[in-house]
Amino acid sequence: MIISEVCKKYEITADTLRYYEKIGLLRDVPRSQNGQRDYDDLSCAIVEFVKCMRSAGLSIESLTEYMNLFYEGDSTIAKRKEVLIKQRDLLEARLKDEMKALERLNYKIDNYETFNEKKRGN
Amino acid sequence: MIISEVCKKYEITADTLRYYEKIGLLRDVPRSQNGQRDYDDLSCAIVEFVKCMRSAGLSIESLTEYMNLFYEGDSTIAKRKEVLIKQRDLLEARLKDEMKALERLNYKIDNYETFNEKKRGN
DNA sequence: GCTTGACTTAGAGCTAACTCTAGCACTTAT
DNA sequence: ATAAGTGCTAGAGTTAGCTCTAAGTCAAGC
Repeated sequence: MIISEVCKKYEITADTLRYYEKIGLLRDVPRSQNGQRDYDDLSCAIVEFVKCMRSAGLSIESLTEYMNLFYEGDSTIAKRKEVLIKQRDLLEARLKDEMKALERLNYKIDNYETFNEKKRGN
Repeated sequence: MIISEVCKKYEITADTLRYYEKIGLLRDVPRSQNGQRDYDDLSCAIVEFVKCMRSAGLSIESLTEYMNLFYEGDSTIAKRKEVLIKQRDLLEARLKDEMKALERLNYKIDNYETFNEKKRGN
């Protein structure tokens, strides 16, 4: 799969894909004779995973940490799980904050209040 | 309320509070004779609101848009509501992406899979 | 009366995550 | 066989949102 196809499929720019390789988040993308990237199934699976996690706000740093362990081989499975658990916990905490803000936005929208009115759990 | 107290109360740095004023997100913070900030109830309420919305990922830009309308007065209430609705919708969309990622992280954690294994809805 | 510590400003610096530029190669359609 | 389109690299530039620095003022304690 050529880069433009991967871009379309996962809605990600070519610049970003090349950037991910430059920083080592994505490695070993196969090349055709003329030097062009030719993404295989594993590369695509990683791109898709990274896309999903990035769109949930996981940092490049945490994903690189995870992928570094992955590229090291099976001996790192326990450590990888730890990374995932840590990121899951961070994500859950963020979800909590967001849900609080969402409720508050909905309250304000339904029941418009400025900061001047008396509080009823504003 | 002096700046250090506001920092402690809302877990926000003094630099950030001053930055918010610099960019016009927060205005009209009262000063004592010697020129020090002395936050009143309205300033505190705004700080608290901004803190909550920032921790849910709303942009400074959108909050500034909202606050600009607020500082313009009551004639902007309808517009303010529009801003809130737009941000609420963006937040909901983000929550959806995050919940997808959260489920996936939980699946991976409970049922560890690398990218090499056959997919079962990985 | 001097030191310590909290406040002030303007403006520079930092980090994450891209995004763009320049300059070149290769392929494909006309 | 030439122009358009897509790919490549290295490296510079951008944006959001702080965060830090320098240089100064002021109040309180020893």
